[in-house]
Amino acid sequence: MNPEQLISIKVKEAVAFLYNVEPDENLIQTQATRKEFEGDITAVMFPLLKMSKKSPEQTGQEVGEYLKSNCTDIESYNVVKGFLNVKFSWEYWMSVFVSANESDDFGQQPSSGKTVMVEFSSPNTNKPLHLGHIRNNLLGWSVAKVLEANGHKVLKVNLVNDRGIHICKSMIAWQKLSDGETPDSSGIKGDHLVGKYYVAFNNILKQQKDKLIGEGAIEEEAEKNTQILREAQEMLVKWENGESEVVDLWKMMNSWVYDGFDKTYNRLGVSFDKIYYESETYLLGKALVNEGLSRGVFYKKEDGSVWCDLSADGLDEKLLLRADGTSVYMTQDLGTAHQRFSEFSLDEHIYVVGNEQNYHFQVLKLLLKKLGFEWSQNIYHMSYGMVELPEGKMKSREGTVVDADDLIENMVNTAKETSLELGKLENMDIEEQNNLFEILGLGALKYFIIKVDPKKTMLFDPKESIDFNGNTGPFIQYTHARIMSILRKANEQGIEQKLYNTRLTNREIDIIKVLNLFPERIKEAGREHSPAIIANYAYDLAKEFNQFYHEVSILKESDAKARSQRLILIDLISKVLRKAMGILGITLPERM
RNA sequence: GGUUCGGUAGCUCAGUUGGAUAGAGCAACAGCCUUCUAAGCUGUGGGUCUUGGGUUCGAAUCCCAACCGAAUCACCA
Repeated sequence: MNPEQLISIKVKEAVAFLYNVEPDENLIQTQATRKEFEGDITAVMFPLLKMSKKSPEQTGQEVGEYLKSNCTDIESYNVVKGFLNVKFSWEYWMSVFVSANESDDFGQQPSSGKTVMVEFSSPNTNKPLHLGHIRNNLLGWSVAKVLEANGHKVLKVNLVNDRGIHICKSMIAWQKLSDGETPDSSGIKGDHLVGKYYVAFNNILKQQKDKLIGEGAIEEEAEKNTQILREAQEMLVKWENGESEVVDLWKMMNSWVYDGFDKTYNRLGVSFDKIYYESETYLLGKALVNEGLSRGVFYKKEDGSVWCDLSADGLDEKLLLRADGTSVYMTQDLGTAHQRFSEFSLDEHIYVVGNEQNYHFQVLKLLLKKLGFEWSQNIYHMSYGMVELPEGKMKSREGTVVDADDLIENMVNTAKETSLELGKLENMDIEEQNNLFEILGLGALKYFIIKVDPKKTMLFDPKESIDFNGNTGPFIQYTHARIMSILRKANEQGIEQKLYNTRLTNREIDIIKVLNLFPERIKEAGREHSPAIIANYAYDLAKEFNQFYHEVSILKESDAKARSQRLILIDLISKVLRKAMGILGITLPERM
């Protein structure tokens, strides 16, 4: 049993015994004792005063005395103001240690029987991935891992936005300017090549627009009237009609993009159980809208367009079908949600999508509810904040986006430079070294992004991101490498590793307390949908180990039993670090 | 204007169901490598937790109001 739970139960008992009242659950308040006081768990006395009718100090004394004499695990207590600090015996902490050590996958929660779908990434196929996508991918991936650690079955899915006017823009520009350029002929990664033509399109568009404005056109009208945009729109119509010339070009260019994306996903360590394509799902949802129409949930305007009036819910009117009967973004999302809940028995469906779409998801849930789908309440929009740069927001038009591939490359290079400078890798062959640089560079990047609370807007300062000291991924990786180094030496020297139930030092107990928090942190991360909780936990544990490392010697400990036991302890720390960082998609090296 | 989310040290961020003197890292300064990896450890300085009310034994945390910032309120996705 957890120490806090144990104290809660005992305090409740004490109150019933001492004051003859059955206390309400929420009057029993416990917390970890602050470092500056003696003790492990603190019970707050103030809420109990009504029952004890005594001063906080006296109540604390009486309850403390009861605990000490009625619970063998409790060694001592002290009362400061209204706080009863309880100290457990080292034997108690030893039993916590033993049971954590006996678990073959400490922290992992038993199967919940629940299935959760997590949709993330969802890129457009007209340009390469950037820093914003990286945050999305890392959050999606890690929240899926968090849910798995909570015992849920998780389906990771990606909905690729492979159709629409933006794709046609790249296609038109390629037709006009490329001279048949391909990724093979140019040596450019497929997604970057297509992105290049998307940029080219926008340049032409701007030229034509400026020309029209120069000729006296109004700002808003000018863009619509450019020749190149008209061509793109015509192309979209041809695509929807299935004209083979356009469809073939579309398939070819999309395949380039997918090749490029696959490389980036691979390097990020991200994968999916199922990939949906909008070209295959964009017609879904119309039937639902018609059903809503016939049931009077939606209504039709004179021009034939279909709407839902959400003003009673404090929102606006929402368009669901255009006058020409074609669908909009919301229509598809209604359809895909319905499809997924029908296809799989989902207990929860998480959409990892930026906070600019909060309104969209608010409306989506509401519409599904109005259509009578109970499961709409199982939709969760994991809304995350934008990534900003020191100079402000990223804007693709102004070329201030940070490209995902460039960023990863830079991080890996920095890891390489730093590692070579420190020169600890003499005995490692080149292949192994390169593998390590990859692990370190990506570890730094992933940790830097995941440690921030998802819902907050975060600042990405390149200078800070390549700092490998302090609260960073490489710090935790380094801690792990240190532990593994000690364990390696112990094995080489044939030093025994065994739990002897020999007396624990205070520092060791501190570590066990932190280890013991791990399962609770996993549950919390699941409840909050926040991998950041796991990241910060791993940092706390690593820090705790490093202090221990500097304070005591492990291999040179003269007491053989204490030494043997310490090796088990640090082995457990390394396991927990691997588990925690594994949830974040970060690999911990054996050496660095 | 409506809705949603933020505002904590110079900077980047933690801060559990309200609890004790609000914590880390970076940056600055001062120490620690003949001893298990110094990508580490120890110490110093740095705060009207945006502001003003309220709730109570107690508020960074809950409520109300104001201020500042972000996103959104498309027949784009």
